[in-house]
Amino acid sequence: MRDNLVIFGPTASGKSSLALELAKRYDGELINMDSMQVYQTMDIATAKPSREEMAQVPHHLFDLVLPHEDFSSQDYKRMALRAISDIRSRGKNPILVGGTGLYLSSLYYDYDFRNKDDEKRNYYNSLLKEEGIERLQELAREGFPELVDKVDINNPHRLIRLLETGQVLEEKTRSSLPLKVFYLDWERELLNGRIERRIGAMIEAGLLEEVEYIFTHYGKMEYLPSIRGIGYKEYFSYLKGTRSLEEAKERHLISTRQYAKRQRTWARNQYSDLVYIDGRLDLEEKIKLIEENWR
RNA sequence: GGUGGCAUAGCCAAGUGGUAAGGCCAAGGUCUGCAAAACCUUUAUUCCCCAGUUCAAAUCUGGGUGCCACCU
Repeated sequence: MRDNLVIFGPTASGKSSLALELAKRYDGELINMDSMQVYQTMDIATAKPSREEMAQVPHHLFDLVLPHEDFSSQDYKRMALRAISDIRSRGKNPILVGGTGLYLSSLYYDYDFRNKDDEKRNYYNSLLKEEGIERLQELAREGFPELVDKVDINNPHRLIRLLETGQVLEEKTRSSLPLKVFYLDWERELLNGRIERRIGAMIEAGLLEEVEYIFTHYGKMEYLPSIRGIGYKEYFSYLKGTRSLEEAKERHLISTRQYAKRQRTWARNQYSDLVYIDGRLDLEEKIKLIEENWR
């Protein structure tokens, strides 16, 4: 059997429809690799596949939790590995599709995600809130003088991670999971045009109603990852009346462009054996290219 | 037509005589338990134009141009 197929790429690049077509042709089943499409009730802004699309081939790891429930990369890694072996055991081809780089890396590299300590993490988080990052930097310098130079001292997440686990991971090695990663690439201007059109389509599909639902149910819980998803937070100030709809749309557009840029940076620099697929190719040409490179 | 105000990077903007803050945008990058997160780097040889004063002007003076407000 061939490697597990991964369709990666920036937002609005057309990953989902390409993956769906591949699944149909190659007896495949799709596995979500997007950190926001795991949330139930968040459908439009996350560009989740429609009910009709999901009915065409099996879709895994979508709609796993409610927006206020915890879900993180280690949960993803565990569930994705299980889904892959489940699909393969039935003789089907798993196809991972999504744009969350960390989720891909958790499978591509030997991420172990060890030494979690919720108690410490909560403590340091409250310390950060009350006394600022300087206090955490102080503690890190005192507690781990040899390691502190290896972390990004200005980044609260990294700093807390060091304090929590007492270690800094250096070398990352390729995992034993066979993955063939394709990156659906678009020239920046073209992708920006696609993003703009997609946001227009989202609004027509009822984005504002969805945002309002999320806002009324979870709007107070600003710390939730789901609430910070693109296409929600940008409209909250509109709903509160402090920003016009036009401004909210503009912010939505900018956030999405910036996200696409980060995805591109991630892809360029994290995976050495990536195969780029030019987004301008038509569907048959894309599939042909994948076929040729898929061992 | 008169009077007043304002002209600083793609946008917003600080700076009133000593050698161009900051924010946004943009570009490049980092990444092992929130990742659609968080963080880092870069970005005005020059302040609307011309002339003058001064050792020194974005800052002062005169003229011009443009925009805004009020008056007629």
